[in-house]
Amino acid sequence: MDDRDGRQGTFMIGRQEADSIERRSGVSLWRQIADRILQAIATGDFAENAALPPEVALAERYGVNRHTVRSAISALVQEGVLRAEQGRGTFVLSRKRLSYPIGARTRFSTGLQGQTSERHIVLLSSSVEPASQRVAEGLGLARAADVIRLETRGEADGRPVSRAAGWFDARRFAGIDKAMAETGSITASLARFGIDDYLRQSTVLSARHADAADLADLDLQPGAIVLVTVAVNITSDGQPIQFSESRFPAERVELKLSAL
Amino acid sequence: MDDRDGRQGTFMIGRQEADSIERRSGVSLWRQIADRILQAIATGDFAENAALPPEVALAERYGVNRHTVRSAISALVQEGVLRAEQGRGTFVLSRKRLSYPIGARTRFSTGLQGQTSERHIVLLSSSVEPASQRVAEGLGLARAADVIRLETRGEADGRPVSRAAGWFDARRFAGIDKAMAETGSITASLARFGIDDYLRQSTVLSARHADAADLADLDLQPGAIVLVTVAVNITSDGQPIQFSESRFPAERVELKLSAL
DNA sequence: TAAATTTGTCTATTGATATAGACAACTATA
DNA sequence: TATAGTTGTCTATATCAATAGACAAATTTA
Repeated sequence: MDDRDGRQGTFMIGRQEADSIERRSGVSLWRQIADRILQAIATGDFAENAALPPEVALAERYGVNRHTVRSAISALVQEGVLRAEQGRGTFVLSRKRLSYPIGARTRFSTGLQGQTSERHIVLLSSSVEPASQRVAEGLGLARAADVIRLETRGEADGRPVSRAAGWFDARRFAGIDKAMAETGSITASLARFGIDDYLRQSTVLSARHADAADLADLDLQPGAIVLVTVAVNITSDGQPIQFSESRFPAERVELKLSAL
Repeated sequence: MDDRDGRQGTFMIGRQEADSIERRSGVSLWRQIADRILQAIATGDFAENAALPPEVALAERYGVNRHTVRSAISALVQEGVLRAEQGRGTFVLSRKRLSYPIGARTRFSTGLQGQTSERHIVLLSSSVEPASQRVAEGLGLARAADVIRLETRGEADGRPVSRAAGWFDARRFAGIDKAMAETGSITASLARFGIDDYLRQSTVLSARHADAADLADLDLQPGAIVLVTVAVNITSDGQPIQFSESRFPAERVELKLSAL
């Protein structure tokens, strides 16, 4: 909790405590405090299985009433991040953020090796639809050409860590939905169409508050933040093969941009 | 507003409107609606200078009272994003998000060319301090070796678009603060130390709610989201020269990951 | 066992958030 | 010049969020 690169040094002169909380902001104090605690856990400031400071101490740190801290804690207990035990204390259940690599050869499973004991992709649904403008542009297709859309969720140790939609040229990749259902892997599915290597051509990254769909898809609580990537994958000779939009829960995932 | 890749198609069956709003979430309805409007502007769903739908229409779309919509709008008027004119309507002032490129040769000014008419970096302060653990690791220095810290803000067309802290080995780069103050450019400052090319070695990306410091530094409203990058720059022969942590306002900036 | 520490529950009060309705003020248009 | 459409202001009411204090219940420590 004390290695945040000198926030308390040169720069804190004449400024409020960095841990302080915004009132009348439209975001309730308990939600802000819950976010701070999540942040502290994600960055390792509160170790896994360790006890949180007692409620009175947290209340003092954030400058709020004990009951307000209790609201924050009870929200996190509800989310399964903390466990409170009467008389003993409140304990951290959840782990640090996963570090999800993004680079020229971004692959789901290989990138998370060593960080989780188990990970897999679930195919939620597939459909054929006319390409929207941005999909058509990304794939270099005519405006309303048919594309196959695969909706997937990535899970690690039983918790959702990504939610993605991928679009493929329907003529070239007819049947990729079945391949995906059978193999559980985009890479393996593309291999069936003779593509044994592909590269990340472009990635655009943004962040926003989770909307209703994100909350349901990623098992988040209202107010959570999602990282959004929009990307195009190409073959080694430059043909675009996949357009994708992925959403990651910011409280559980960070993106590590690796050499391309 | 209708090109969001088929949210309304296959996937909307049995689900609430995607635009719907979460109640009792700890985030007030007006703040959620303000976020949606910002999002819609940033993605181009509401064109610049165009009129927003009238308040009663927005209230119906989001399923809230007209007064709640008015709270959201008045917050955005306060932020300078919208302008309301009695009897006429409410109009969009602000532009789409800047697309900030990140790649092997990430440079501030060159990357934003064409998107803004004016951009520059302001040196806010500099100091010498012992390296924190993560800075020492990033730069390959001993744990408490002296490092120079430069605090900077990037501005485009008068609006803050980034806030960064950069750390440099104090022995090797003594005087880089003066160089930075004179040139207003990291690249030019490093050139004075014989470094005419440098590369991005690693970037780790995350997102979180803005804290009190972010609000002040980036001129944001409470509840805003910041993208955070932690990066190491190296010379072409692999020596680490700069460790940095940058924060970007998610409502004004997206990150474009380019080929390295 | 007694005391100290910590979480859990209850009551009460205040201020912010959200809904509801009515009407004024201003603008554009038929 | 009416009329319709839009933003601005006011009153009233109900619910949520936050503070305050007291004490119960469970656990750990002296």
